[in-house]
Amino acid sequence: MNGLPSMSENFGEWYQQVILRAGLADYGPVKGTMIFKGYGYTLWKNVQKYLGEMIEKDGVEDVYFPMFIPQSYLSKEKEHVEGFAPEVAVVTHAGGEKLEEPLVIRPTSETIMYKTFANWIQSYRDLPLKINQWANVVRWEKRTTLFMRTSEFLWQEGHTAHATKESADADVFEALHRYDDFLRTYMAIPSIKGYKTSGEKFAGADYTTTLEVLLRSNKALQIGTSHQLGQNFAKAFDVKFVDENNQQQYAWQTSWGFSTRSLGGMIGVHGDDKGLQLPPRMAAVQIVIIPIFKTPEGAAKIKDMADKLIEKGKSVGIRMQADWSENTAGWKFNEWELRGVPLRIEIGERELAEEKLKVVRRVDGSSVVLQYANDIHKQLQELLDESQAMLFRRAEEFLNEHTRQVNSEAELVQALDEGMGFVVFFFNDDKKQADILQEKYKITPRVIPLATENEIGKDIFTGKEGKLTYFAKAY
RNA sequence: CGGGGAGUAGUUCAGUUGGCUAGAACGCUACUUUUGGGAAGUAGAGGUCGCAGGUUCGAGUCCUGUUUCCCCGACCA
Repeated sequence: MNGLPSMSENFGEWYQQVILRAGLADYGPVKGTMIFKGYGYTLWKNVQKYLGEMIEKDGVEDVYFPMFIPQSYLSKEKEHVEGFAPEVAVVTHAGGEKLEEPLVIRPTSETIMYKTFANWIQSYRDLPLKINQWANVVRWEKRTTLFMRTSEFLWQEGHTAHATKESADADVFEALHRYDDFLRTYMAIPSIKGYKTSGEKFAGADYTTTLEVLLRSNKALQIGTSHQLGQNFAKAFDVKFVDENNQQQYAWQTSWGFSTRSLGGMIGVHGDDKGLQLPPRMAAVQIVIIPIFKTPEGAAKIKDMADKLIEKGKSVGIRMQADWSENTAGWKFNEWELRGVPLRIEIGERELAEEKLKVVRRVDGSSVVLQYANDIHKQLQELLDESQAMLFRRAEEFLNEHTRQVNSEAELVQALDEGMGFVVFFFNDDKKQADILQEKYKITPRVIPLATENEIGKDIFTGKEGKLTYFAKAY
């Protein structure tokens, strides 16, 4: 074995070690900070590329706002400041002097952006306004985990302003579905889309939507969120416009974000005891070539073949590399499995002689032998696509097998005992009852799915009207 | 932020009641033999013992502070 802790027995240890050993990241010197190494940062670059393309295609313009926010800005929206005050980092000194007004390092950019929106927006003709920025934000978390919760993290935050509530609502769901599309298509992650309960919504929002994912630790992780901010911020920051009837109106606003936490989700959803498992569309290296040779002449021939494959791969958009390190073949097999590369090609004397390639899938360890031919890359691409689909299917099965609807507290207890991750029941969105459930079973309300939004049933505790709500332990 | 554990070579760790020049394994470097599931030999390099202060003739070891990581809890996008 590779010396990794077992994922099923000790997820926390496994998670940390797989990240460090696969070379995704290191710890930074300041509490809760992390260093993205090349192998890990490439994953984020792929998020920026693919999700970025989707956002731009929907007519959202990329911008960049400063990271320093005057403290007074943050205080303007009451719920917002109460929500974020405990976790902001504040700059009090700069240039060797104490600052007149302390500067908050952005925990999110609503306040600084909307102060500016007030100037940008005058007429209904200026709406809708849709912007996005890729940035780092800082939230001083008490308990941190690589990728999933770090003091400083990277994300994109989209912000839009609209003339009507309906237009803003539509944008909230457009963003949510875009995230879902990205998660499915690129990260091979199935999620539960829906609303946050009132106790879990964004500070300052009318309502918050979310995508909840189930990790293999059986804990839920929120990946991506989209908020209807109503006119709350517009009123606080005076974002007003004149409508068609020459009436002053407050704008309706939304914000939505997707962060490096998603990479933690990807690791936690697809990994196994052998290590990481990267979906082909996200992987920095999609195919690794392991040469196996006995003589320098053999090595040279294999190198010719490998170079050609890699070169051609580059031209058709398959990310390949060969491992010519002096480690033994067995060592390399284990190493690249730990690093999560979707496909491995073994080229030895046998393959050379028969003009074949042995291709091994990371997803299930199975192998196929391909005849070396002109359309070899097409076949490789098909294998990559297959792996991508298989990962999604596997994750979906896991999600289904670990989700159960219950109709009483006894059933709930039983479901948790039997290893369910999500327990689903009619719930009245009562804060007190949620607190009791957290106290007794460590579960919190994660999401009210869009899919069953209109089903009304009796809350299994109070008998009041409630909606189907997913509960789970949160990561 | 509360409770617990830890920080000594790149990594994992040993280091006894304070005592001589701080150790091992793996990894790393060079050479040789190897390469189809984590190879072997020989030689070598590598340490301000997390950081700061204190006690002492003498501190990896004792004391104080501080910082980082892990686990549990509280808080939370």
